[in-house]
Amino acid sequence: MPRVRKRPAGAARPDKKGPKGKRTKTDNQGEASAKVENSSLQETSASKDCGKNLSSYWLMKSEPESRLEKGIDVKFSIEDLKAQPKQTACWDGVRNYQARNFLRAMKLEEEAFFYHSNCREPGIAGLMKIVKEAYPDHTQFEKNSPHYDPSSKEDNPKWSMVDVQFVRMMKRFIPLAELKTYHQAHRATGGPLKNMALFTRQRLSVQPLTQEEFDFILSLEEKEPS
DNA sequence: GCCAACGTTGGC
DNA sequence: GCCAACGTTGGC
Repeated sequence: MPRVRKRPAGAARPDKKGPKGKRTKTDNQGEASAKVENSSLQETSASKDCGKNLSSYWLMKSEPESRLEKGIDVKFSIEDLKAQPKQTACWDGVRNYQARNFLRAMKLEEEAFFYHSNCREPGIAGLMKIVKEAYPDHTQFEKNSPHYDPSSKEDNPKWSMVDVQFVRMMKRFIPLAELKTYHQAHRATGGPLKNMALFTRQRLSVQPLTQEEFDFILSLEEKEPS
């Protein structure tokens, strides 16, 4: 899913990379279905926590290798994030309703895995955190952006983004292939990755992780690559 | 570069 | 509202 891409954050300077984003547009229907999914995934934990202290975990995809979209390079790797001022960037370019609704559900300080997609070695590269909650993605109004959406109006923006800040690299890169091996094994044994969205919602560029999924993936850092 | 998965579009 | 055509995602 997506994919996403981003740019620098903050306030004033957009950069030029576009995140991955994707495209899309639709509307109501997309919104409705996205909502449903979101609620099934997130409200469960919300209701448990009664709205307090609830913490969610996320996985966000970005392409670490150069690729031109409308003549603009959408590359944005974790190294690129690390190189930004304050190691912070806005995650622009998400153009899928379901992914957008997850962006809108993100809360300050929640943690997200930075996933490298569409590249030589796909997988989880590091950790970042949400430092600004959802606000309008300006690239939807920029004609030259690969993620321009002529159907979106300034007074009612369709697409959102959040700001993320680099936290750390994974102690070792966790390849997609390794996660997939666990996912498959866990489907049989009922282990923590049995329903991981990376495999069950293939094209979703912004996705939630359960506490169990998040903890299990962190535990892999300490293990030898399998 | 191929192509499966899957979201979106648009005719009807 | 169905569904075939189409476009994109993203692994391999």
